[in-house]
Amino acid sequence: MSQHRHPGASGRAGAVPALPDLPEATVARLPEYLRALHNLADAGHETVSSEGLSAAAGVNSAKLRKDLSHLGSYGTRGVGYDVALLIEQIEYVLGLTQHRAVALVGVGNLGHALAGYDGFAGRGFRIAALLDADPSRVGEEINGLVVRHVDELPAIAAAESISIGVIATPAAAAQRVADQLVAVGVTSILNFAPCVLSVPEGVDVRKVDLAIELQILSFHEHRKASLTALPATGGSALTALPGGLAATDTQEAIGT
Amino acid sequence: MSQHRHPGASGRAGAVPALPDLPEATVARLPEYLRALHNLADAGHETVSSEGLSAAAGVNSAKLRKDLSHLGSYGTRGVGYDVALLIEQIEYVLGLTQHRAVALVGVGNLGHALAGYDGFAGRGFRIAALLDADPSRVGEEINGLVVRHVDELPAIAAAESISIGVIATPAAAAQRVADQLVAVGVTSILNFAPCVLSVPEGVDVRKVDLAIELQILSFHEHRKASLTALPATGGSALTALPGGLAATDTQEAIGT
DNA sequence: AGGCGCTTGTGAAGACGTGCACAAATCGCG
DNA sequence: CGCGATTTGTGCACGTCTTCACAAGCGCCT
Repeated sequence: MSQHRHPGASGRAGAVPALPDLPEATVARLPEYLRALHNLADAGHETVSSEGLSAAAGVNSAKLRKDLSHLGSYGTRGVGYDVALLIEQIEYVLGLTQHRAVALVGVGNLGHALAGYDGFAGRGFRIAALLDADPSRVGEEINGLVVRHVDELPAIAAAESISIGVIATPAAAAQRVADQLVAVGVTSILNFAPCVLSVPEGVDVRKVDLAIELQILSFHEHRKASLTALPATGGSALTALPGGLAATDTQEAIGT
Repeated sequence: MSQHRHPGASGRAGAVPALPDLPEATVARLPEYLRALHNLADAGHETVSSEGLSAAAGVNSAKLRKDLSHLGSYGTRGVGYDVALLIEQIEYVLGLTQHRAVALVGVGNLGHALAGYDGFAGRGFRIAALLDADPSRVGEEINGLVVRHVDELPAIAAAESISIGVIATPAAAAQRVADQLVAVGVTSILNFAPCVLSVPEGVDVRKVDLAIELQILSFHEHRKASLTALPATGGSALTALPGGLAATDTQEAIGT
């Protein structure tokens, strides 16, 4: 709270909300709200209550109200939120009104999938370039885009402002690619490579690691198993019980 | 203070020893530590200090020490942590010592990539089955595995215990697949479909949504841009400023 | 043996996020 | 026009996570 906002610009509290600096946790949930809102809009709803929207987004209703309150009062008491208006607001805050160009580096297994992912275009993103360091992949056409060599990045960035860089290379190449992205002015990176990137101040990196997600699930699975199999003699839990004849035995472990 | 799990002989540690219930935030970081530790081990290091490991994992050293302290005291003051021992411990806590079978449902764009992802086998996971609802995809061979119809799930689960289900289907099919997974006893689900899944108590769901990650980055990008280009005249924020080609070359923001 | 430097483990304080519960605001209806 | 039903926005208390700072412990060197 005590963090003073930008100095000098003074508070012109007129039309521009001047991007209130939202809590990170809120920012992370806004896209989820946005998706739920689009669904509601498609279904013909014009307004929605915090209860309804929170259910569609899978969160607590109080949390949703607090989140939305951070970006201003766009609800009507006794009625709810105007779906179209809220969509507009969230998209503005998230910066989706200006369509963002994405450069995807690394056209291997995952890169191919990302290049073909249709969840991008529909949400304000456009893959502007596919890049790879492997000359044998350069020239390949994927989804209407031709793969170019990663060294062409400066030229590409010059021709068209790249908002976000996506790294889908092996871990060994990721840092080098990150450096190249930073060098051409990219300040937001989504990293799928399993490694830590070091970038200068002012550059945001988000990481997605599929194996990590699985390992977190594995922990909970392990923990659940250790709760059901309490008896001290149930030792064989370590081995993966290969000959498991048990037909769907473990069904529905914990219950309410 | 906390109960000390005795380290050695973890290869056969009697019964399941009631894992200390770690904070979620800690659990989410353990896989990262594990990856860093494997790197260190490959590089020949036998011990590592909290400072060194935290740098390799991209976190604060105090945080790392506290995280590790939650699973017992496995460091030596004045020296650091024994790399091999720590690997063993973390793998045990995460439940990776028993190799887990993963069922992957949805062999579209993303499913293909996941099926070919090599980050699984190396970390204690094995894709035990590829499934799809589309009959035209059934029979296809990917990476040595044949795609089977999702209705065969009960038979597959009976033959071999499925630890984790991965959903890589379109959103419209995801809930149905989740129900099927739950029905055969799966209690951990990794969901790539952009939708909220409803599952019974005791079932864990983790969600990964690529578009959401991009939108979060977009927000920060938007915010950074609004700091450099002060909103002097930026009056009508409400309108989506559609024609706004306004020199998108705001690259290069902050920087120290 | 004793001291010294290094590193872990942890108490305490602060920042952050969550959820309850309720006042304030709005609409519809008689 | 006023009243009740409904729903938002938010103050407050609570729990979780992070970070600092330092005592306790360990090994090495003299």
